[in-house]
Amino acid sequence: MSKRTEKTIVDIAEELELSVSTVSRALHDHPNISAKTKEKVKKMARKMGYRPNTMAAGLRNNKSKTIGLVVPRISMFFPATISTVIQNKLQEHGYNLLICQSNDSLEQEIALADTLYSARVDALAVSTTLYTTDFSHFDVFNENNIPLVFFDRVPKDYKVKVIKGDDYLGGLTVTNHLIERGCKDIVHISGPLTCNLYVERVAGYKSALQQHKIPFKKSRIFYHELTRENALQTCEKIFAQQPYPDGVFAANDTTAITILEYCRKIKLRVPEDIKIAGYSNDPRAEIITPSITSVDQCPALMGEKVAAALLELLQQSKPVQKYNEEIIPIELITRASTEGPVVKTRGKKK
Amino acid sequence: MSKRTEKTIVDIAEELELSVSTVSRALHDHPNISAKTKEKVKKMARKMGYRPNTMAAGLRNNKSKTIGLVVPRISMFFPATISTVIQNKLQEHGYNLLICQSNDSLEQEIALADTLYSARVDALAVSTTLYTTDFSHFDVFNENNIPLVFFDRVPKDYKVKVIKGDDYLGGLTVTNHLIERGCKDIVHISGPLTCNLYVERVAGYKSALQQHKIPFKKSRIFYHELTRENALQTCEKIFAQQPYPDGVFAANDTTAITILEYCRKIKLRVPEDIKIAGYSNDPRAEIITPSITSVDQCPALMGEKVAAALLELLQQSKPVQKYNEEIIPIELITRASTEGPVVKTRGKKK
DNA sequence: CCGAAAATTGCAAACGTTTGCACTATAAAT
DNA sequence: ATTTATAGTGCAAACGTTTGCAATTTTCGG
Repeated sequence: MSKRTEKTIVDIAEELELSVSTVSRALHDHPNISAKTKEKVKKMARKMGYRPNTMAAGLRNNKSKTIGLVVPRISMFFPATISTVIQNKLQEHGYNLLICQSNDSLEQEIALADTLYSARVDALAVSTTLYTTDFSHFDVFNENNIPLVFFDRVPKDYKVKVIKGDDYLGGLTVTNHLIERGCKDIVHISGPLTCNLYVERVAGYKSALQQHKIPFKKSRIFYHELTRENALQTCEKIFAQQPYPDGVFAANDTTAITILEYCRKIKLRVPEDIKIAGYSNDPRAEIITPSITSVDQCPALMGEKVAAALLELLQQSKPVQKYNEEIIPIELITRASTEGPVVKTRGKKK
Repeated sequence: MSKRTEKTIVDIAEELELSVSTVSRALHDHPNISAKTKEKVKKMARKMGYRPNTMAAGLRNNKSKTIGLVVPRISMFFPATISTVIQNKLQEHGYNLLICQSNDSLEQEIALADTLYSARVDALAVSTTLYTTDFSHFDVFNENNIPLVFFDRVPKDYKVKVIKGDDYLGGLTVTNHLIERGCKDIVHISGPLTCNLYVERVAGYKSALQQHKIPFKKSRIFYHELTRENALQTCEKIFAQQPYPDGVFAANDTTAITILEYCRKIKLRVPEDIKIAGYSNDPRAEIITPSITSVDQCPALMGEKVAAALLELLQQSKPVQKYNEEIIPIELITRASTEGPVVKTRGKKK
């Protein structure tokens, strides 16, 4: 009812005729406080409906018990899964998580870095925008020894802890798989090369072609944001003229699904006429008919690693933060969309 | 390098030989400060790398510019979509969002309410656990006039702002649809009745049966958490003996998908032998073959409404908060899994 | 050039905690 | 009983802002 209804430790102290410091210590189980006093204080705190004020404590301690997380979008499968894991893990350790999304806008990402620093997050985990190539908006965290961890979409040449998937190996494995299944003309649909993921997947794709002496053709690779709309446009281009490719490696599953549907529409049989593989192992890839071969990136494991890295960096109060890179393994999940004859590769057989 | 590297407005004031209050006001574009001073202060702030400390401001103002969000899981389609929208909307208005997940554990939900109150969130949005029937852990928000909005999974008899889908209508519509398509023996797989969603969907299901003079059989309805594992167990029961049902209304799409796959396995044809409908319009429902009829709950719209409600309640500084309920419409999305002859219903035809 | 109004700026308290240090009471040792 | 160690408690400053009010400066009409 009344205005000043919030109880503070000062109120408890007055009520109990103790000092504020004693109350504070009692509530925190400080060893110097007698058991009786602790009991008394805690009981009174409960009775008065006392609630600690994190902001006041944070100001005093210079730590907020809050960690920031910046991802492109929280509703996409991969970041959502990772966020879930991180959130649960940190929650267990008494940290709150400020989850923010950049919507793949560099401008928003910069603003978020600013806001999260102002909130004095104790640490920050980031998966960048597709278009982030300059990382100076994160400098302030490094300068102030605030643990900073990048994952999945990570910087090049930026001294910071990095946890990423093995995208080169992923690209290589998928492409090799398609080749082994008999594909000789493989289209690759990639995201923009401003993002490390796609640079590496493309590199893997090219390596695989080279290993099998298949010439790389510039016309067989496409770069754009991997949305359904863009994928459709690319389909129009790919299937505008013969010969059609006999394999498609899409750098995400939304794209792979779109291609599959397009093929169905133009009466191309998958996998008989054309084989399709995606990336990220979105739940939809498993469920569509035919199910789509994809690359599992172990999002849960990545989330664990990110959380662990954050917690570890938070431990070591001193700024020992070493620059290092952790690679999360990938696993090829082969499904119906790439079934077909396994063709012997020259020399080494599978 | 050095320890005390954080710049504060005190530092700026000293550097400029101004008072702290002037600096504070200048940075906030207070009208009483001259244009020259503002310029000078802002330039110096930039130069010194000053970053406001939200915690200090929050302590003084008694507002954190942070809003709490509690959902069962952030990686599930429906809450993820809603969270995305809420987050973006609030971000636009300068609020941070503390996203937390209860993992459908009442215990965790209680702990989160506590933590978020301690963080002095300016408002709170909640979609409860499946098992939350007592809401007293949220009392403290009401008592202190902190805007509190429940959505989707909402309380009964708790004086608070509520935004929910029309689950009764949803249940009714789906069941009517199945009946119109010729089903006469419809199984309903529901979540636990501790959650409003399922109470209402069941009520809708029963109403539809009644309207069509189809007897309700207790043995044709199942209650459990709607996971894949549980769905499989239920399938075992349903198809343990003849006669098989000719329609299934599952209260979520994960369950519907599981049933569909089970039917496929035991060579039941969908929709010829049995029709299946789900709920929530998960992206997988559209993509599976046959595609599954489901109920679109307009998550984006719900997110908008929640964000709008929060912002509105934050406006009115006075505790005028009226208890009211907003209903988000639903839309039946009919797909292949329920195709078949439309049977005339007695009297009113579609 | 004077005085009053208007425009700027400064003072100091407050927000709720935590914590180093000093202090008092109690227990143990002589 | 006196000293010494130990356990328990209190004082007061500090964290970085914001803001009501007072104080100062500027502007300007006359």
